[in-house]
Amino acid sequence: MAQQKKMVEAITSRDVDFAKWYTDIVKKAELVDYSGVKGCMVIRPHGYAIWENIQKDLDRRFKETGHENVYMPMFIPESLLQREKDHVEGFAPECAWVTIGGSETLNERLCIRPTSETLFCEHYAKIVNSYRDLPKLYNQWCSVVRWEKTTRPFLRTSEFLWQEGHTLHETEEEAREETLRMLNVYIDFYKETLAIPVVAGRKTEKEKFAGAMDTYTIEPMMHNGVALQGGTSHYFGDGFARSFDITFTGRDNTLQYPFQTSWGVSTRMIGAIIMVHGDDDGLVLPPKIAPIQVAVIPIAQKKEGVLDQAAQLRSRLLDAGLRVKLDDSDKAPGWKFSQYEMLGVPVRIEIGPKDIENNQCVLVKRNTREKLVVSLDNLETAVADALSHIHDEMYNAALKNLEEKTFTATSHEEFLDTAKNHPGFIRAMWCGDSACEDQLKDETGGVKSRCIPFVEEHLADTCVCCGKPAKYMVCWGRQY
RNA sequence: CGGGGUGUAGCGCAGUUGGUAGCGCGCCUGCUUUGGGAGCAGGAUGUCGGGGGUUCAAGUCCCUUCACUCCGACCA
Repeated sequence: MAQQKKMVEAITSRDVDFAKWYTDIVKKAELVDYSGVKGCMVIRPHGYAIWENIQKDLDRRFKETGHENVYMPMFIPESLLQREKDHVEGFAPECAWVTIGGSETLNERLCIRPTSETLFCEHYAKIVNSYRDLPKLYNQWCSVVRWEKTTRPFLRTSEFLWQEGHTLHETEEEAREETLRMLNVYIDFYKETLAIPVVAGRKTEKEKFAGAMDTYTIEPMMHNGVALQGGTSHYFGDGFARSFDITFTGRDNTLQYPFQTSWGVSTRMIGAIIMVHGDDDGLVLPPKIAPIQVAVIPIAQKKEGVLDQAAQLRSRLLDAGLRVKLDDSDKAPGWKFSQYEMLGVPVRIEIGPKDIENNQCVLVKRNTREKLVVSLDNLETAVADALSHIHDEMYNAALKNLEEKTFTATSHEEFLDTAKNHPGFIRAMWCGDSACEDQLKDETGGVKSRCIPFVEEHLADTCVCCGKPAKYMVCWGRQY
């Protein structure tokens, strides 16, 4: 009874209060701490290690597709930011400014980068002269600052970590290819590394990035049916190039403007991992990015030989290339079980006197809590198999949730009814007029167009809002 | 930026008509324990978010400010 009470108190139930459950996890899984600066968070070792693993995996994918890393300044002079009209209008409301350096008031105030398009453009204008200089395939890992009104750990913070790719191309076709190539890198990464399925598509005019011609997005669905913009890839045309006077001499010896893209994902992904996979016992981490993949818990560890055996298992698993933690602290085993479940560790190995006698250990999967008795002879393969199955099971569970919470509406009435009664995505036809987007958002209290999916279906002939002929199938939903 | 809530020990909280600071967990020491958040004994820990005011006296009343959090509007 007393034990049960403690378990219940540990964390708010996901189905009772999703928002509170989220903040409970973020704190109890030791991912972040709040800082003294509004909207900024301390990313603690367990949270930062997840980010490092994400970086490693993505960075490899970027390099494989030919990109190079660079670093731009964190300050943008106001005049530079203003060179592109739509861009500055989009970001002005959330810029933080530096006006004093040392004791001197600056002649021109400096914006702390909310994104670095302008800096890349300024640099590209200097270094690109000929078609032979193209393409430029640059990426940077950095933090950016956006002065948000309301903040939540990982989902929306004043400062966040991200990567931003910025590329320049000789032709429109090449730039458009790059835009979709990088979106596909994100889609693959979400599936193969984060075990998260996404709806991918193009943003409507109303939802696209400030200054972009086309914005593509991936939209994972959280367990409660709410969407999170999980990553974007933009095609800029030659608009920025014209504003920033980036030119090159083409193959035909004429002066031309290059075509540009940008794409990014941020620490917000960690929020998605929490909200897609987590449960009432805490975090559930995809094995590929878990800072600890295997927790070895000795049972009756003061008994002769137990710790020795546990240490041997640890070093065997380390040798197999896994991230392993042996917890030989004098906490009770039950405490350790709960602790590593809270941290989301995918696999737990229990090793006690009975196991040693039988040349075995107990393997427990975090996602299903399945217990397997494993012969010590097969330790490495058993753990590797478990990790690989866990990844697949997590992906399939998330996919099932996405499918179960995706609805179709063919009439206005049906749309409003679904929006009101069924959290999730709604697939419905749209005429292309942003007035209908506004109306649906007002009527539903926040359901917006997520994207026009790459895979469209002809669900009806008319717009779900105004009844005029439909042009697109749109995926609609609420978002974080 | 609008509406609500919360700030008291590391964490979670109690604190009555104003009267000199408490509980649980955790932490430290020792012994016993160990297959789902161990037990006993002893011990340490406070600018009551900050500033101002009322009062003989303020965690408590008043003013002000800051932070966090939830719900909206804006965004990756």
